[in-house]
Amino acid sequence: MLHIFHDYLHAKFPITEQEFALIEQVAIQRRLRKRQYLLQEGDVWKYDAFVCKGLMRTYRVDDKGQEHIIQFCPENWWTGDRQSYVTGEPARYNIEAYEDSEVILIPKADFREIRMKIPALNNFIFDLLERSFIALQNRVNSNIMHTAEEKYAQFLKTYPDMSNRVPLHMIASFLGITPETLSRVRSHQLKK
Amino acid sequence: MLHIFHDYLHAKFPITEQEFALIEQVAIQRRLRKRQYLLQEGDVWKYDAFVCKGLMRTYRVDDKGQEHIIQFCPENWWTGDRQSYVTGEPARYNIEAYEDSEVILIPKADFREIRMKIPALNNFIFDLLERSFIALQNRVNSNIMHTAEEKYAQFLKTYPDMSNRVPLHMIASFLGITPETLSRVRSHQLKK
DNA sequence: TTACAGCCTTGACATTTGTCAAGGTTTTTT
DNA sequence: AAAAAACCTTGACAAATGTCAAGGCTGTAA
Repeated sequence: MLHIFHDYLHAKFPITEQEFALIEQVAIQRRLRKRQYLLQEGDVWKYDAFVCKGLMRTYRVDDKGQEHIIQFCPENWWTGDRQSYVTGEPARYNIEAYEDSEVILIPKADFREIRMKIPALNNFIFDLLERSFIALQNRVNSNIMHTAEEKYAQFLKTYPDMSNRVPLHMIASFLGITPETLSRVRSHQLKK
Repeated sequence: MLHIFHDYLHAKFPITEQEFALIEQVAIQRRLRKRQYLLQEGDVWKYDAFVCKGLMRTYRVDDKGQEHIIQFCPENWWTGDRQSYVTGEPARYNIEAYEDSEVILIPKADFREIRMKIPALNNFIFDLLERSFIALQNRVNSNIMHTAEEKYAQFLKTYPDMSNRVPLHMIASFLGITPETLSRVRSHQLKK
């Protein structure tokens, strides 16, 4: 599992083997079966998590018991609850494996130390956060200026492979529409 | 104008006068009258911008000519188009002064250099980005799980002073609803 | 195999939100 | 002061989306 992370980092910025060893020392490897949880609402999230394999979903449950998916996280992406991570508050999100997965966890304090020792890593993480920010902003955009149909079309364009990996009702949840509406939007698009 | 930025930074993290002088050397001070633009769609955004005074709005225009407000930025906040900044693409957003404003611009290349020279600044900017990310994520949340009425209630809670500074139709635009819907939501809330 | 659970679709109907048009008020400009 | 523009509200109606219920399909478990 670690070699995937190793290759990923090497592809992203120059990192020596000595530097990678620092990460290796503190990395926690975790295998998750489908439906196992990485984080449950109420717990405090204290890691940086890299998904080597599989697919995680982050969701939240509202007062009516409805699930709302905030993020899909496939292999080679990072996941976690940044709000809980930063503030120390209990998480409002659940993170669950939707496929059998392999995840590397790096405890917050360790990761901070290592980032300070490896400036290139620190810069990379900064870039990553910047890109996540941009992605989120585009999503807000999509939410406030598009109809259900346009949002779905944009989803397909932005995450083309995701549509094969998760059921439609989860895509609906991610988009903030009901499964019925998504179903109708789709049958409408077919007619074109 | 610079002293406001000076005080802001001092309040946020320890910074020496020598360090601040580095920033001062490259800082561009700009005064904007209401309705003047800081950025226009199509231009490339190359600054980090701190608002000392006033209020900026970032918005986008869709195919039908409709404006959609992405961000309000009052004094003591940072603004800009991060997508254009990071990728070098032409901006899709407009940034306009909604009140007479004073803004400090720091060119991207200079800011990067200074951040590398002042680790505490770099860490602070990282924290800031992290918090912006969290705020955006909460907004996505609100968008996908709430009705117009709930979104407005949450807006009032999250940005209590903003409701006194901008007209209602701009709040509607920010929330992704029509002014008429907002008006009805408000009259409905009064009845409670 | 049978039974079951999860998933997707469809129809009928309710609710929410958008659109268009009008009017009144306030603010800004001339 | 007068005129114009911006802003907010309201009504009537249309369109989009949600809710509820039913049914069929598919893959998995017993």
